[in-house]
Formats: sequence, structure tokens, C-alpha cells
Amino acid sequence: MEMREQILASAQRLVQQRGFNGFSYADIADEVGIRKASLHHYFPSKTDLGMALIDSYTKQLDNELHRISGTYARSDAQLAAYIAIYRGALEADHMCLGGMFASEALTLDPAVLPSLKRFFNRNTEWLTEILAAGNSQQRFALTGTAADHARMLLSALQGALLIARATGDREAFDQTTSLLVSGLSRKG
Amino acid sequence: MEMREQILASAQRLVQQRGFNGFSYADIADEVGIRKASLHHYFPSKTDLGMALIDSYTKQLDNELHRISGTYARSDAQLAAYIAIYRGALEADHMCLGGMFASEALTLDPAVLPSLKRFFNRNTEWLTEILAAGNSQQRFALTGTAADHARMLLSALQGALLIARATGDREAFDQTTSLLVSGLSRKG
DNA sequence: TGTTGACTTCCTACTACTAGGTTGGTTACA
DNA sequence: TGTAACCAACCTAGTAGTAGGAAGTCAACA
Repeated sequence: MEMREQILASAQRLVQQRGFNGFSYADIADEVGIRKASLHHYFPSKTDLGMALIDSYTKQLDNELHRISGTYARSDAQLAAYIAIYRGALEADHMCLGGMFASEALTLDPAVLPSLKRFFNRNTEWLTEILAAGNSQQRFALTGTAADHARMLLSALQGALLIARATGDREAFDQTTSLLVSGLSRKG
Repeated sequence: MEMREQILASAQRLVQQRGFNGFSYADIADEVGIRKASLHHYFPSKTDLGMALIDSYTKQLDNELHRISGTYARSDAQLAAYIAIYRGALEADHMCLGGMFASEALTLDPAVLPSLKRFFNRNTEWLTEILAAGNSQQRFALTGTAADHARMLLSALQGALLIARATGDREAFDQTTSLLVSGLSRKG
């Protein structure tokens, strides 16, 4: 793997575990085996690194969403696969990178906020699409607009991940996602 | 106000805005007008401060929940008042202190985690109570156990606050809480 | 073929600054 | 006389970031 990608991978893991303010260039240097100063060759400032992280993470999300759309035909299966992404993060003791940046939003260089907003929009838009499709196919019984349900699902998943990771209660996460799914398929 | 309380108030605001790793003793010292060294008289280590913050915040929550239970008779009004706490935090550009600590859980002294867990339990238990009461009074139509709904509501509110604060989209927060409430009162 | 210059990668050594925390006190009050 | 409240000065470790250079790659060119 190229050094730039190694650095991004290491930094991404550190952000998802400890937050953007919770690690330093020295931590990355230790992990990837180059000197602190050399990191500045690839990412002159920590803000540059942060920006690259969000962009790279958004690309990873796009790939995942594309894979899900291509793998599953039914919208309920697509939603389940989306939820499985969060479940996997919990398993790895990772917060969502977007959620982590969101919690630290007021300490970040404002230049990264548009990218962060874009990340959340991607999630909401994709969810809106599959919810609307599932609704017309009578797989879901929405009680509000598809966009409202999408935002609510995103919030609930971020929050459930946040809390389950801190409390260590993974069962609570599963119960919440079950309720979210059953709440959608119930007749209105 | 006593100095100890001033320090706690200042530190609480800093945590809710920037996170526990996002401020230093120097920031508090500037705000309350004493020297950095004097802070260590009240809170020998930052972990001591963190512990005191969670305990104090849990007490504030208990007071709020008690006030709500005493002010409103109907469980739907009680839920609305609970949601209004989060809406107020959003207005002040504050994350929930519990949610903020949760995001930084892996960087905290493990000694604070039981207190953090207790904070989330308080929320869930109180919500479970009023949801169960509302269900037997036919004000709510629950589709799962009251505890499941309680955990889901807590997650959704934490997540909605997290995202709305970062994106600046307060309307999204309101739409999500509306959907959460309407989803409870709908006939199953 | 051998040389040159631009560029990439990575280094040692450093700067300026901030972090949490300690030492050894002073002042005021019970 | 003891104790609570407070402070100046200090410490060690760590922060992001810089200066300047070593070693290598690669294409242009004589």
C-alpha cells in the first residue's frame, strides 16, 4: 500500500476510536513507521489530513452504498445491509468517522464542515431513495416523508452506535435497530 | 456562586461545546478568573473533574426529570418536555454532556465509564416509565417493549442533536422529533 | 553513456507553544 | 494553630509545525 494510503488508514482508525483531537502525528508516525516530519510531506497541516479523511471516508461510503444497491434487489434487504455497516463499526469499537467529527465540530477548522455536511447528505439521500422505493413497493409503510424517515434512521443509528460503544451494551444496539426496522414494515 | 460550582459550570460548557479533550485547565482558569494551579486545589486531576462533571450533570438531569413529572400529568406532554431539553441544547450549540463523553469514551480514564453508563440508564429508565404509563393510558401505541422504545428514543435524540449541531440544520432536528412523536401516537 | 536538474520521499534536529501537574509558599479566617 | 483558598514559578512531556538536507527516481540531453 502506498504511504499516503497507509497514513490515511491509520489516521482513520485513530479518529474512529479516539476522535480527531484524541491522537497526534506521533501516533500515526509510530504506526506506519515513518517520522513525524515526513507526515507533513503528505499532509502539511492536521486540517489537510482531516479534510482528506472526510473525503476518503465519503468515497468509502459511496462504494458501500453502490455495492449494497447492486447486491440486493429488495429495499428491506438494502436497509438491513446499511444497518450492518454500523453493526460492524460497533464490533470494531469504532464510531462512525462522520459522527466523530460531528461531535468535535466546534473545534475543527470551519473549512472541513462543508465536507462533513456532504457526508451526512449522502447518507440521507441514499436512505431517502430506498425508503421511497420500498414504500411504493409496499415493503415499508411510511408515516412521514421518505426524507423524514431517512433523517430519523440516520440519527437513531448514529446515536445507538455512540451509546452502545460507550456503555458496551451491544444488545441495546440490536434491539434499537430491530425496532426501527419493524416500525417501518408495520401497517399504518 | 461558590468557586467549585463556577469551575464546574465553566467546564461543563466547555465539554458540551468542544469535548473533554477539547479544552484545558487554562481555558477554565481564564473564564472563572483564578490561576491554573488553583484549579488543582478543587480538582486534583482532570479525571477528578470529569467524574464530578458527570455526577453533577446526572443530578441536573434528575432535577429536570423530577420537574417534568411534577409539572405535566400526561405522558405525551412529559415526553415533549424531555425532547425540549435536547432542543434547548441545540439552541445553545451544546451537545449533551453524556453524548460528548460517550464519543470520547476510549480516551477517558476507565473509572468514569460506570458513571457515564449510569447517566444513560437514568434516561432510559425514566423514558421507559413514562412510555409504559402512556401505553396503558392509550396515549401511546407501542410496537415493542417500553424499554426498547426508550432506548430508541434516546439514541435518536442524541444522534439528531449530534448531526444538527454539526450541519447547522435545526429543521432536520425538529422533523425527526416530530416523526418520533407521531410514530408513538399512531394506532398499531 | 554519462551527466544534469527537477522531483519525491524521508530524515535529524529544531522551534514555539501547550498540556496536566507539582512545589513551596502567602493570606485570611475559624 | 490548623485549614481552606489561592498564587508564582516551575517541571516534564507532548503538540503541530519548520529548516535543511540525504538518498533515490526519472526524464532530458549532449
